[in-house]
Amino acid sequence: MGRNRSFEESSAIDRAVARFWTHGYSATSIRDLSAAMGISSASIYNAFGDKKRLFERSLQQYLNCSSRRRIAALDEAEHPLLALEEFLDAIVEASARNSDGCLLINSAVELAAHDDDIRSTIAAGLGEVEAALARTIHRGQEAGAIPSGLDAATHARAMLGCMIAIRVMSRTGASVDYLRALAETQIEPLRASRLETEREWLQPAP
Amino acid sequence: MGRNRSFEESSAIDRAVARFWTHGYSATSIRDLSAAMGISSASIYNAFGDKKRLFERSLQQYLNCSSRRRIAALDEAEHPLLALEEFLDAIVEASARNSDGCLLINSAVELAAHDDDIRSTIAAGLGEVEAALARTIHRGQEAGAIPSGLDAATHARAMLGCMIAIRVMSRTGASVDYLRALAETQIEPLRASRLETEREWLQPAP
DNA sequence: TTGATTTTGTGGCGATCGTTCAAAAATAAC
DNA sequence: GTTATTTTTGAACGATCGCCACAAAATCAA
Repeated sequence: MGRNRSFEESSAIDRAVARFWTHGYSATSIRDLSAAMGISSASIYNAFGDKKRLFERSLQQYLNCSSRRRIAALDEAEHPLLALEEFLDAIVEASARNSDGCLLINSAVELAAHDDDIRSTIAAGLGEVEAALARTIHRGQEAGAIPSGLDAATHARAMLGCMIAIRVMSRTGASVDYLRALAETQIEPLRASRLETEREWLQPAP
Repeated sequence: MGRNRSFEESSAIDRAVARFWTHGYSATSIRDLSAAMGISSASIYNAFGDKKRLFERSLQQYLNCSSRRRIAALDEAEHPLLALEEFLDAIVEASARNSDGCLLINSAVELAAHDDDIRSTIAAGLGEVEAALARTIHRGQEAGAIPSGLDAATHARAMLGCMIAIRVMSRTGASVDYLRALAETQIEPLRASRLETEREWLQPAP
């Protein structure tokens, strides 16, 4: 009973995500959102509460669609090392298409220091990615594709850091070659080379 | 001839830097700046032009005081490897004191995509740091403290990336241990170990 | 001291901010 | 068709935004 929604909630939030993503929270007004989402500001308030609540919904949508899709790709991949390479490659190529960076990272820089709710959401989101990276590295080690001598947690942390660096440098206008080099430097030690097996053979020596 | 300034320009900008640093550009109003700098908004406009010009001055001041001081520490250090360790340590400890991050990086995320002037300033500032890191790595290689086999430019880029990651993760509330681990992972391959020399000895073999 | 010049505080400009409200439009249950 | 309920629209609300005009206060050359 009552009038039906003239918009689909999920796709309206998608448009809000796009706007927050490119312009950030403070530089996006309700009127901007109204124009981007194609609905009046009153409808926004009726459907989503206020600006901050809409932003939190947008963050959740970003996590579910962008972030967790990459996590699923890692977990479902048959070849862990290849999946890790593709993980960073995908981020480099996304950064090549536009310089919007990552909504989680942009929001971390802009808001996390002043809003505990948003900070914990972002920390959890990045934590999920790091955990997935660690799982994938571990799988690669079990499969023999990644040197078993290195610490999975350490390299997962470093890879997350590399992702952050790529996203931020992309915002400064860094070239695709630059970003690709950042990724390659991070991936390289994960590749089990002939040299690596020799290193492991040497390791036990005092 | 004419009335004298009641404030010191440089220290007034220092206070503007602090405000922009913690709250960003958009979330800092002229009235905020007026309160933080201890001068009226009319004096701000008289002395600095408008908000954007004041921000650019603040960025320059940050570069001259914060960024270039770390560069000087790298270039003047007697022991390059130690200087690189201290470079990342200093950033970790600064991030432990507060979660403000780095003004260059915060501004890159918030503004660089929408303002060419600011983007080029930030890109140049980060470029200076990366170049100093590369110089220092190279010096360390000449001194025999850093393995000569690795590429200085590659590791300088990665270290800059690590700095970015530390600054961003600090904003999400990451622990000091976490940040220290990020730094350690980046420094470790620069240390010439017994193992390293053996690796170099093995390298020429096909 | 006088006059020229600069800075300062006050107050307010028009615009935009996040938000809300009354009325109109639309729908489901009766 | 009526009623109850929900969403939509359009116009505003008070607050704050970046910015500036104005005049008083302060300074120094002449």
